[in-house]
Amino acid sequence: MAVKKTAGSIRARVRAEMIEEIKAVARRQIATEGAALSLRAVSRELGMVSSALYRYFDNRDDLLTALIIDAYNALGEAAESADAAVADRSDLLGRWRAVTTALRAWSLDRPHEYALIYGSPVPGYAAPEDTVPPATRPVLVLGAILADAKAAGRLVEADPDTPVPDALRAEIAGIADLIGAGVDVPTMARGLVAWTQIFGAINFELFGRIDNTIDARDDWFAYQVRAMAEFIGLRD
Amino acid sequence: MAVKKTAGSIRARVRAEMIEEIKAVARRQIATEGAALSLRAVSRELGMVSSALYRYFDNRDDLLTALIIDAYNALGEAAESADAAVADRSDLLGRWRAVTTALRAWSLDRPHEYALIYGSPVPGYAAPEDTVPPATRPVLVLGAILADAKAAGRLVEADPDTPVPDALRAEIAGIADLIGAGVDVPTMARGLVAWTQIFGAINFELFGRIDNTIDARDDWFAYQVRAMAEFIGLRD
DNA sequence: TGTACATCAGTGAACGCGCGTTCACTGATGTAC
DNA sequence: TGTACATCAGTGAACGCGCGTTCACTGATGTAC
Repeated sequence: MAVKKTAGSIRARVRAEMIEEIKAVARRQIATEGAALSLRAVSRELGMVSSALYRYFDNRDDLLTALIIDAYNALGEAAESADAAVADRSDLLGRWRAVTTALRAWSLDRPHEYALIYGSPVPGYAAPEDTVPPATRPVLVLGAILADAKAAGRLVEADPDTPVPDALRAEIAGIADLIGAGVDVPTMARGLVAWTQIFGAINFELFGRIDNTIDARDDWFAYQVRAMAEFIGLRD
Repeated sequence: MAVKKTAGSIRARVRAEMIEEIKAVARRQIATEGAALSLRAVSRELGMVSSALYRYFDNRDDLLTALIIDAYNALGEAAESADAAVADRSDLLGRWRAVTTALRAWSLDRPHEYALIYGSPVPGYAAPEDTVPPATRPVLVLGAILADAKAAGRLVEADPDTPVPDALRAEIAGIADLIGAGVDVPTMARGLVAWTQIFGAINFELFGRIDNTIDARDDWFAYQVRAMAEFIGLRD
């Protein structure tokens, strides 16, 4: 749907390259213009006529969707490889730090791609279902860390008398199953709270909420990461 | 600058009303169209010619700025009056809950106004300095609660061995002074972490990150509010 | 192996649209004497 | 109190612009026999 298919072999390869080039240009334009992606501007930069893009994408939203899926995948991969790069798999705090730091680094590097997936919804654009699997990719890494930490007994027992209404409890249990953590509800809930905090921190930094207020940004982010590790109950 | 001034009295009143009407229409359009505010669309809905708007605002950005300032003020007022409505001033947890709940309610009610101030930056728009004071208004309420909690001894002592680098420490102390809390650095830091989490939660909910995942949204938000109160060390 | 035909990428013109902003203007409303 | 003048709100035409999308077309590249 997003990308038209071709049978041939050489042609197919050229076509695939062209698609990548279009997306690369579009990405770069989004970096300077924000989400207001213009097909004409993209085609202009590619030195072709605007209608030629319709050989590759059905319409503007289709190109946007492709960019969004790519962004999710890139972010997910950044998180995954940051996690994988921690040699000592039992260093759960180190993994948490590595993953969250990678999320932030990726986002600071490509603020507009970040905005595309975690910013305000683009008016008139509705994300199709193809975006769902890539979108869950980053959070799977969180799930893995939580599960390993739980299994290794590296999580302090969560306060058992924090009330969790039944409906919410069921949904959180569902998330625990889905992202493969399989951890208990209080742990999963705390993990999600922490995850939300981390993205809140990235949001604030990227969207200017701490401009002229906090300049020691690396330190501030590190502080928040550590605070959330503590909140989850992650022990050294 | 944002709004042209007039000396007269009756005329001035009519003018002020007109300005309010323009902003009201613009707000309503933002609610359906997103940040892509169109002067022509606003003027059309008002039944006047587009150039007439230039009697009231220098240009499009000027109108946007006015909307942004109004939004900050409205959100700030919502937070302030939610806090003030808690009769028992020593019920710090209750005040925290009231304020955060008010922030969320306001945002859910006006998602596009929320996006205007806490969402992705509008491409090509740079917020002028007039927006700074209104923007700090909501966070002042947090400062007041923290200060009162600290003074009443209702905060558990923060872990003293969490490292806070000097530069960051100084900036956080500066924030504590600025928002009138005057609390110690670890407390202020935790307060900001919690504040960031709350806005992260509102962001996630508003921008669709928990769609098809968590339906028990009131409960989930309440859980997060409670979790952050615990994190700050707010005791009943 | 060579030829006829189908597929495909890219062209160029056109459609219909909406936008922000400027400018000279007309009347109505206020102000000063 | 009445008149002359200045201020102001709103008009209507125009500027120059960019946009997404459609459509009939031209060549070049691949495929089937």
